[in-house]
Amino acid sequence: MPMEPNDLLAVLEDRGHRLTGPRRRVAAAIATKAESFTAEEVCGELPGVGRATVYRTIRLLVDSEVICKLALPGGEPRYTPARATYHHHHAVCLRCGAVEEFRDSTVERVVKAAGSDLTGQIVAHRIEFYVLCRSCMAGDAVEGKQ
Amino acid sequence: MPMEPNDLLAVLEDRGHRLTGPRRRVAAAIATKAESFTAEEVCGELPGVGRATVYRTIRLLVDSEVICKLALPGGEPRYTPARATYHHHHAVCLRCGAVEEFRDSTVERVVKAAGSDLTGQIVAHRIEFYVLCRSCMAGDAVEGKQ
DNA sequence: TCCTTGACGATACTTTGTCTCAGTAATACT
DNA sequence: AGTATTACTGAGACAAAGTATCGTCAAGGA
Repeated sequence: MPMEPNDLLAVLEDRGHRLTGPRRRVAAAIATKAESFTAEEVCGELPGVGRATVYRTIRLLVDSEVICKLALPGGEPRYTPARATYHHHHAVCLRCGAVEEFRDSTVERVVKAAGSDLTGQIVAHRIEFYVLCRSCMAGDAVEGKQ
Repeated sequence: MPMEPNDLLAVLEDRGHRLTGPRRRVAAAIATKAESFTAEEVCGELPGVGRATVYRTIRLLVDSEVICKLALPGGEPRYTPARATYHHHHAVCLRCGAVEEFRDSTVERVVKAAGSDLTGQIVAHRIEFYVLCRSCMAGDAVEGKQ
């Protein structure tokens, strides 16, 4: 269930950025992504739009928290549309890149609890789960373990 | 309280790697680091050792889990000696780079709890806290908020 | 419509590594 | 100890993911 390009553009406009042709095209490209994507993928799909513009627009969208930047263990950064507007975390399938958002109230409680054990004050945190999603597990079962 | 270079070297030897001069020097440089450091810092301190060798040695040490790679929000990767040999997480001071290791059994329980809510199977996770450490907070208090 | 200023594309540069390759040296073997 | 193997090394090219620069252009308010 892809998101609307207008959702992305509205956020940019709200933050006082101009709605330009290239930004509309980047937003449209991102909006088609059901799951995670890389910046270079978007560049590849929009040959008429400069690389710098694609990266600039992605950065604006990350700053606006409409898309999230994921840090996979392999090091490759991927982006994913944020379906939830509230604080949340991600479970990323290491095989297919599917992203599941989650928010567990217990997690946040634990963050607070762990914080009280630490010296210093927590200003941010990152929690990411790396998973093998259901359909990838099913695929493995069919073709046998490699 | 810096660690012993020999601790690092012993791990390499245990894993069947050779104890070479450059590796000893990289281990010695890392061992002096009380807190986190970057790969380029090590390169700068060891002009006689090739950059590739520094990175190769760091990678070996990360693979051996004697040092840990941190992913700060800014994107800059830092490394930190692992004081604990068991599974743990890190709280990194965003100002001075001080690293505090922590392991809260509650955290691990939550990981399991969150996992049961997710479709798919968790294969790994990353939990990092970004903090302002006590001495940096004290420094701020003295010089006033900027 | 005009004007200001943010945004654009092209391209050079930066950061953080990794790869290649010929030469070197740490271990194993005898 | 001497030799053989082969992992390791340094230099430098290459790669991925961005960022900075700069002259040009156009979005959107007056």
